[in-house]
Amino acid sequence: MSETRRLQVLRAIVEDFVQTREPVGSRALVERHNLEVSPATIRNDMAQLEAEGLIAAPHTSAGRIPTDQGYRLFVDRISDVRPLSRAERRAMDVLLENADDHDAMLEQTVRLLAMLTNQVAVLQHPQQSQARIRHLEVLQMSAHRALVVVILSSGKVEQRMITLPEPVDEDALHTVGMRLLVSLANRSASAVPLPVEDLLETVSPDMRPAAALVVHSVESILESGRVDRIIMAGTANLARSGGDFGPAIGPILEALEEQVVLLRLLTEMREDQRGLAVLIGREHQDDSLLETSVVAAEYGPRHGGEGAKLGVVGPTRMDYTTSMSAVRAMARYLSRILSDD
Amino acid sequence: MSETRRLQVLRAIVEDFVQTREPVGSRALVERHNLEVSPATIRNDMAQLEAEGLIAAPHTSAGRIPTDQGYRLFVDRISDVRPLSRAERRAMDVLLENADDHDAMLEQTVRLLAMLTNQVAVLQHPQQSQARIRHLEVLQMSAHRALVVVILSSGKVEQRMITLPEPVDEDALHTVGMRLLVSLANRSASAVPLPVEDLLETVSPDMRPAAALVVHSVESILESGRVDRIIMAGTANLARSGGDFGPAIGPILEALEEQVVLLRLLTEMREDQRGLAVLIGREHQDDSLLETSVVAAEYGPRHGGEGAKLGVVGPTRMDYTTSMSAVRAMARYLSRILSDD
DNA sequence: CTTGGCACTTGTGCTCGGCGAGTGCTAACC
DNA sequence: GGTTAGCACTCGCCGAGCACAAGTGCCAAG
Repeated sequence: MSETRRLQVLRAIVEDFVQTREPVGSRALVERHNLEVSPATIRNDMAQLEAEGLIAAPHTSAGRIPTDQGYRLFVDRISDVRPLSRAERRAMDVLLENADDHDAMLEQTVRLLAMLTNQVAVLQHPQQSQARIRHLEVLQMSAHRALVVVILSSGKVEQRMITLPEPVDEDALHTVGMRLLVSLANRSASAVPLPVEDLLETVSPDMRPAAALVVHSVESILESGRVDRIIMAGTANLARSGGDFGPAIGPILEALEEQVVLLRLLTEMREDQRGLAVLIGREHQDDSLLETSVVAAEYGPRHGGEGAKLGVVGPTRMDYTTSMSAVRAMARYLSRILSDD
Repeated sequence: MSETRRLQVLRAIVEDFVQTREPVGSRALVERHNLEVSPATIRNDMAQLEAEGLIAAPHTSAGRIPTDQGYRLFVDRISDVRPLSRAERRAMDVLLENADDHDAMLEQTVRLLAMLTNQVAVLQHPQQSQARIRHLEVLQMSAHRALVVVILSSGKVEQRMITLPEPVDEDALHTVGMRLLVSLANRSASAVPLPVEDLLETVSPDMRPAAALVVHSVESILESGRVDRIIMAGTANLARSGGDFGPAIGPILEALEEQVVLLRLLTEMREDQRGLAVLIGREHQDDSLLETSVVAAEYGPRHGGEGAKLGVVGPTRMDYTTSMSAVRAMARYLSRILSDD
């Protein structure tokens, strides 16, 4: 009973089950994959695989399905990550080239990933923590309202609306902005909290209340760089995938909308030597994401840097090969684009 | 057989059916709503309602369910739009006051609407077509990349990345931005296409290629104000609502993600005298949104102005009273906030 | 116009038996 | 020792049959 054939059987079971969604039996196995042995032999192998906890039988007289550990072994040792096809590469180029701004490009990326994998795709906004203040602009919108706009070195533009206690002159406000910019330029999130007192000394006394508000918005902007946000696409795939989850789709949609659970998962995941992180079924502890797996990879301008990730979320019985390939390709592609900036 | 009682019966049928999701029979009707007549009488009324096409019986011996026309009558003549409860108003205040910027506030709004109605909430981004250019900033990001940031009078900040044909000096680039700003300030979408030739004359000849790129990004930004985008929340409610749609949830999610269908619907909908637009089931022609209704209302700083809408999407058998109340309240609230700007 | 009575229709839930797919085991085979 | 054929056994699935409950339509009386 050779070790290599047992792995071959496991691989075949995973592949068939992913495709048909039905427990796979010994006969079907020898027919579909031309193994050169008889069903009885396969049954022996399957018995051992079951003893090792890699596959399981839902009912006494049904075929076998992979367990979480089975998928794990498959992902770690059997599956190969293949490069994208030419058509897929072209799709990347085409879709990303008509992306207007920073955010639009990320959105296109995640959409494309969802299409490639037929899965829910998620993307963590890049961390801004080491982004520096590039420019600051204070604009008066109405008598009591002003807009604080901060442009970060990463190219991200953030804004905050502030409500002024009393009307101020537009030019004076602008001047405050310029003064503060001089002091604040090149600060990053690590500079929070800002030395408010010192900063206020640079502006005329009557503008200090307004200036304080501006400084606080800047702080809030710098801090927001630490908090991640997630963009998502392809939720329809949850339902389309043939009722894979059945009625359990509700909690999953909720968890995805909530973002918190997912963010924690993404940050906790560690990549293997291939640059891919895979979390299978119960390997995580979240009841709301039962029966779901996550395939993710880091991306970003600096290699292995800030730990922003993108990936896909799907049923444990998902096509790991395709997902892993697509996720890794998108991560690399996106990293390359971001490095050009 | 009084006319008013027939309407009363229709209302009772709609209310019961919305709540129980099951066809409602004559006996249950007299019990739950204390109508002072016998089931037989109700049966006569129901027979006539059925003749008028307002209700239907799914099977010979089942209760009745409202037809689309039944819902229509209910919405138009029977239902009353009640103001929000105090708790709901407080939720609005609380949730919206910790919204950082413009976009975050819209996002909070749509989330809140989804929570209030237990439905999918959608919100059309406000039209920027009459927004004017408030500020223009050109920043160099790397040797070949620059960022064009435009701040509009509406408080929205848009950005575009441009790739320069050849490296340019940072200060020169900044100067170009300032020059163009002088000429472009207060232009709005109606100014597209911009007089590129004239504009380029204001900058030094060697900077004209770069300036042309900047002008084109500005055009693109102004034009993007015409294209609507939609933000959405509460898709989990689609599934949670007790499998209301059954397996048909897939196409609906797709249609919602696609946004195109929904945008068309929203723009085509016309408000009634209450300031609400309701589209019920087959009243629209989209196969993908079969069995779904939309309740929407316009919002925006100027009253009846640009026609941006917000609303909810749900099964035809939804709680119209609650939805209509919540949608109208949110529209008014949001309009008030936006008017303050 | 309302009401009670009654025959009729029909979806639903339940049990039961046959069928098919698949297994585990044993004994023979190479 | 690994492989194979044969065979008894186990269940899940499916369709038929049946009783039941809910609800209707209609009629005749109040």
